[in-house]
Amino acid sequence: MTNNLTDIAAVFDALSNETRLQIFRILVEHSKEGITPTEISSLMNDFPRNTLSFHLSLMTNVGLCSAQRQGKQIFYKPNCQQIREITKFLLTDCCDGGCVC
Amino acid sequence: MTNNLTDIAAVFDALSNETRLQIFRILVEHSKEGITPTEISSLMNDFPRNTLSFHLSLMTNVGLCSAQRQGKQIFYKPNCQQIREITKFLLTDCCDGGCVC
DNA sequence: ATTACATTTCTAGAATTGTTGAAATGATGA
DNA sequence: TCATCATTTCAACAATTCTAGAAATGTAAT
Repeated sequence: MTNNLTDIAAVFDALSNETRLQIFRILVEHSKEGITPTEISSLMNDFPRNTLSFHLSLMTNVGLCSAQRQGKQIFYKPNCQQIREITKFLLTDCCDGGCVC
Repeated sequence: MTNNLTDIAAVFDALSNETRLQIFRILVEHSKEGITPTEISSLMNDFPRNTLSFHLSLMTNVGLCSAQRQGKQIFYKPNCQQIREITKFLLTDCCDGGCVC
């Protein structure tokens, strides 16, 4: 019974963790070229790669980023469309709607 | 050791739960007058009030809404400033920044 | 004072999440 | 084929979160 609210909650959940927020920042900073887990790990003080992988796949599952293999490596990029989507959810429900800001 | 990223993660966490997203919607829809837990519960098919209280205080703690007692009742309102704050976080980091949207 | 109503706090159990070592998979070059 | 590097999956445990019954608190009317 997956409705829209469920999906949106999942995206917020992916953003609700400080580690993933760090990853998110790094992804956005490297959105042009994409960035590999190994590079992300380095930038995060050698954060454990299996844990990183766990977070990256969670973020990918909710559509917050996408992965593309290139030889041995996998390049991750943020999915700006999804980011805009949830921004819209917040704005539409709040400041664009009947909300008294 | 509370930094900015911690706070932002907490707000996203408050939005990461379907029940709270439902509450959030109702709050926004009644932002002009405010709304009481009892009313919210009614609108949510008589959702248990103690559980509702738990969610409301969580949301209040992260600054997503505010409460004001008026006699027997407590009126809750969304905090649009906070909503705008996290919207800004998403936009600044993504579509306003170096992100290739 | 007592009653009634609105809301919150306390408590404990069930479910979910985050973490990491170890093993597995995928891709490349020697 | 073998060795190596990049990444993911598996398994198990600790920590956190959600839930709701029961008790407590706050407010007002009688």
